[in-house]
Amino acid sequence: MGRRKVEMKRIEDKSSRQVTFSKRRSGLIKKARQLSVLCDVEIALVIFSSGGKLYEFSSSESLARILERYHRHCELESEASKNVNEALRSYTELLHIVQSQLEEPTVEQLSVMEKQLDTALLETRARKTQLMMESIMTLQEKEKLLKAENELLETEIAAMDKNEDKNEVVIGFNDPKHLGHLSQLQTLSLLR
Amino acid sequence: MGRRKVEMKRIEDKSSRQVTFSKRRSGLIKKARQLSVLCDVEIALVIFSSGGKLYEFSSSESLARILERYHRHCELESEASKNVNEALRSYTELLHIVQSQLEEPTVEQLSVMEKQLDTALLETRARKTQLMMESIMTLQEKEKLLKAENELLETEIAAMDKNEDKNEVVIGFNDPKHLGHLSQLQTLSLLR
DNA sequence: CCTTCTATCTATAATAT
DNA sequence: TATATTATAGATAGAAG
Repeated sequence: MGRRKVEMKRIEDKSSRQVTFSKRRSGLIKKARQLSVLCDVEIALVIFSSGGKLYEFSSSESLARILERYHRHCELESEASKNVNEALRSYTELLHIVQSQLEEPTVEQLSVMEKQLDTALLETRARKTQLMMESIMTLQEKEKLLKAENELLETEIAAMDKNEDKNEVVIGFNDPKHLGHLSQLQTLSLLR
Repeated sequence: MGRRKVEMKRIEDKSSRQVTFSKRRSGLIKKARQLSVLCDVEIALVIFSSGGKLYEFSSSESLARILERYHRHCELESEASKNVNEALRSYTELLHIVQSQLEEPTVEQLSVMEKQLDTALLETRARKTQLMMESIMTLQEKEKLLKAENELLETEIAAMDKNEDKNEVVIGFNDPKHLGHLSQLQTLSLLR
């Protein structure tokens, strides 16, 4: 998108590399912002220049929050794939055993295999359920904490509002010269 | 860059929002890759679709490494701001000492005190607000993840139920007695 | 949901200031 | 080094399959 096509490899000339970095960096961040707005998605973008300077963009107020979410996501994924892999492994092992030992599987052997598979399945499901339950418990706990915190804050705010009048009276009473400053003090006490 | 200019706001039509997300997402990742190659810089890009699906790009082999670097960077920054805060604190202490030694505070001293109180109050409130916001965001986050996980589970279960019949036929062919167990067996083999 | 096709819009390389 | 200009490469919206 310039006067000529550009090869996709490191720009050797330091100066023009710097210029390109500056231009394309802002372009990239702009694009990221557009995507997050247009499609209502969360985006985190981190860029380290070769000089070690940090440039960042995040769709929400906190990049760290998105990165946390990323970590959580990865953990869940690896957890899930671990379960699947285990189930697959035992299934495969069982099949090998059965196939190597049998010309024709007997009813009993099939039955054993079924039981084992059944167990594996139940375990997998239990693990998933557990993960979900843990999430839910955490969620509920946080909700409680949040409510408590809210109440506390409201109480505090109410208390602050009540105390405004006293301060105004006390200072204004002793020295009328302070009136000019009182407005600041009052404003202060009004800041929620 | 299309048939017409697009307003920079959330695309309301779900279908076209999805299409745009798909197109622009790949465009953004492509741009990120180009920037990292052309200018030899480290880039980490994380995108969460509204459905909770993760898309990512990183210039180096490990996104986690870049994020670690990011965290280190932030820690250094917060270290610096900590120093500033400490300086502020000692300044405040000094003021307290001075004020406690004076019989009658001067207008100027009161004024300074007011400002400091103001700052302290604002900081405290901002901190509380921040804490609340963080809690809320986390809560919402978990809700999203939970929903996504639920959907996944439901999909899996639905798929499991669907596929039962096939296996029943195969195994049931040899021994009809096993029908009762087959449903579980098949469910297992469906585990990804 | 993916591709392909283009008309159009956007980003930017080269250049100048 | 930053900003502005301009020609061109590149991205993509909309439509169709």
